Amino acid sequence: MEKEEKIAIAPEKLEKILDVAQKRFARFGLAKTTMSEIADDLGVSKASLYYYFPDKECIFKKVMMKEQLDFCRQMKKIVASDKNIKQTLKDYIENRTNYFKTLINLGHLNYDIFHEQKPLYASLGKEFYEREKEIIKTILQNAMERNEIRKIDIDEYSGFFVHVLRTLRLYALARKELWEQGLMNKELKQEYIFFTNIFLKSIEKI
Amino acid sequence: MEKEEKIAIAPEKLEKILDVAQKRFARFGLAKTTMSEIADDLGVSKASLYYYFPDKECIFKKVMMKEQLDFCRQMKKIVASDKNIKQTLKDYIENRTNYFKTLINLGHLNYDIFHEQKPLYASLGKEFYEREKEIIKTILQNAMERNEIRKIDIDEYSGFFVHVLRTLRLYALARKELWEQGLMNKELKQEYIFFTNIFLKSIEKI
DNA sequence: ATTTGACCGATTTTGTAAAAAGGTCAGTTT
DNA sequence: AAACTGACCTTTTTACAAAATCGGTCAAAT
Repeated sequence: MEKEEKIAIAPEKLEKILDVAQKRFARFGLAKTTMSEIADDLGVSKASLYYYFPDKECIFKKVMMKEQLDFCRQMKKIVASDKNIKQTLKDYIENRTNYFKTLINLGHLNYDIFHEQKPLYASLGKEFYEREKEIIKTILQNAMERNEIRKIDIDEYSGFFVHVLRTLRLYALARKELWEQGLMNKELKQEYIFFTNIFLKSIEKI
Repeated sequence: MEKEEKIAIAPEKLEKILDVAQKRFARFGLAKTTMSEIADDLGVSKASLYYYFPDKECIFKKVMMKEQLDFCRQMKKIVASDKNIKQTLKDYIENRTNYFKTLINLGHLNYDIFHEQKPLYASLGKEFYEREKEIIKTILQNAMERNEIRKIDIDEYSGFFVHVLRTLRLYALARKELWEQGLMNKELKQEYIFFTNIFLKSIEKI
């Protein structure tokens, strides 16, 4: 059974809380963000937060879910645009890098998994991986039905595609020289494009 | 100018020192290995080590260089075996995973780069990357001369191939559950094979 | 139903003294 | 002279306790 809010909560109030928390988490991470700070930002007492949420992790989880949903909604638009697979994947990786700039917590998830081996991070990471994999799966499924690509194990290929995107991003995140100079996203995007081209070539109709 | 030994040193003595240091570094890493321990293992005083080496990093560097050379010598054998590119790359990734089990320091280099951002690690990592890239370059060059693959930018492709191998390995190293159970190498090898197949398909003659 | 200040146990932070580290050198051994 | 060492110096790491802070609870107030 998942942890949820303790009681019913007005949507606009929930949104305000998650909004404030999102900014704090983005800047300082889960560990270095305190409940008092979130409460202060909202202009309420810490105890009030515990009236709505059972613990800090629950708020963090909700923030992450929100970012995940935002991300997936955006990406599903690309799938729905119904272009050929080459253009769809290009659009996908273009938007993926751009959107991670906004959704900082989601973008740093892999990095957090790596540096602190909290089960919470691991489970969030795994869930996000599965979601993204499903989207890529749809893209490949569509392409296969249209005879744009050869017959492949879609589950295997989509899983590997997402996996490589993640590993490339993790590695790029580590090179702080690039990260601080803002060059990271540019380099990472090039790597994405290169990999996508290889990937496409390997599944294209012979 | 590179730091070297202070004075000429008998080869068998140098080898013994590096041998002892290699074992310590492999078990405890650079930071948690002390000069006194290395000296004790050798049955000499700490000051004796400083008679031959200017500092600890220099010993570590030499150990890493030795492992790099061992690795490259082994891998170059595969290139020299002169099989078709498909078999050569398969042999390469097979031996790569296996050989990292022996050369523990080299195998953990990427991991160390990630967790401590020491310039020493970064430079060692970059050098190793360049070396490995050169080997893959040779493989691709041979294949192209034999008309086994289509015309590609060999420098770009070999660089990316090595880059992906590294990122996949880094990620696998992080999942300690697998690492501790010894399943890591098995899973990683599968990822390598999958990627190599994609890679090969993308450069094969049409 | 909602909010809060006071409060609790556990964790983190901080300050610091002792220990151990890297590294040097005058001098001894071979 | 080349090889080696114990004593020594400076910096870093460790160990540990006091203080502060944090996550979380609850009776009382609104």
